[in-house]
Amino acid sequence: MSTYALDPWTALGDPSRRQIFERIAERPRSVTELAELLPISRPAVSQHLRALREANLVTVRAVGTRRIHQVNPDGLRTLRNDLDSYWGGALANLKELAEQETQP
Amino acid sequence: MSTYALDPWTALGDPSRRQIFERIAERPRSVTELAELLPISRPAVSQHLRALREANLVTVRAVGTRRIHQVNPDGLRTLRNDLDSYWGGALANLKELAEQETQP
DNA sequence: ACGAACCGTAAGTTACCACTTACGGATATA
DNA sequence: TATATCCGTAAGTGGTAACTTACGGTTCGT
Repeated sequence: MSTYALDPWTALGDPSRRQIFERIAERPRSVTELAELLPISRPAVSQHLRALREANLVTVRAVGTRRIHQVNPDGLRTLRNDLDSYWGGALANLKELAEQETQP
Repeated sequence: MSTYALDPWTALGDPSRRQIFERIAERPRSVTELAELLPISRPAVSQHLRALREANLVTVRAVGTRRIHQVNPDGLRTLRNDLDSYWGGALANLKELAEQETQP
């Protein structure tokens, strides 16, 4: 276990990290492959992958000298739960607004 | 329409902004009320609210001298769509992994 | 009309973090 | 064994953005 787990929202808050994550979501990819797709260096990708790993958004498996990264459902579950609670507030607002309009 | 719309992922990437958004999701609140709930100054809250507005995550309505902010479903829809596409990749990974295990 | 409450923006500072280069370890290939 | 590929981390730097204080505008109450 890592000493400090990063928040998945904060992790995906960075544009480069979001690009990396989107590529991984398409299919599992190696570090070098990701670096070739992005306008940043390979070490930068490595550092971003570490953040995504600490946020439980990706997992790794070693295949030869390459490290294949793929999406981890754990972090996605956290995001979905948070998002659902946000939706609760949004719907409550719309409901209240509708009631005010129908009965002023 | 604003000249430049901020990405909702980037907007919620900031911890303070996420706290503000969570409070608004509970119920619509004024700027001063939000500032009292957070460890930052009122102008800071104002700046964060602007970012959330540009990301289509909140809307405002003036009530007297106060500006009441509430959740905007538009930004939430974007987040949900992105999240769903991420889930697609995650499920595909799990499926492929299961197939490899059952038929090596 | 006057003070108070509520708020947005401008300006300036500081801390952080995204990025680079440099280096070394691990594994496959010849 | 030697070489190449793939990768992580350390160290250092620059830019940015999150915050503060200061100021001025708008609306409500008296």
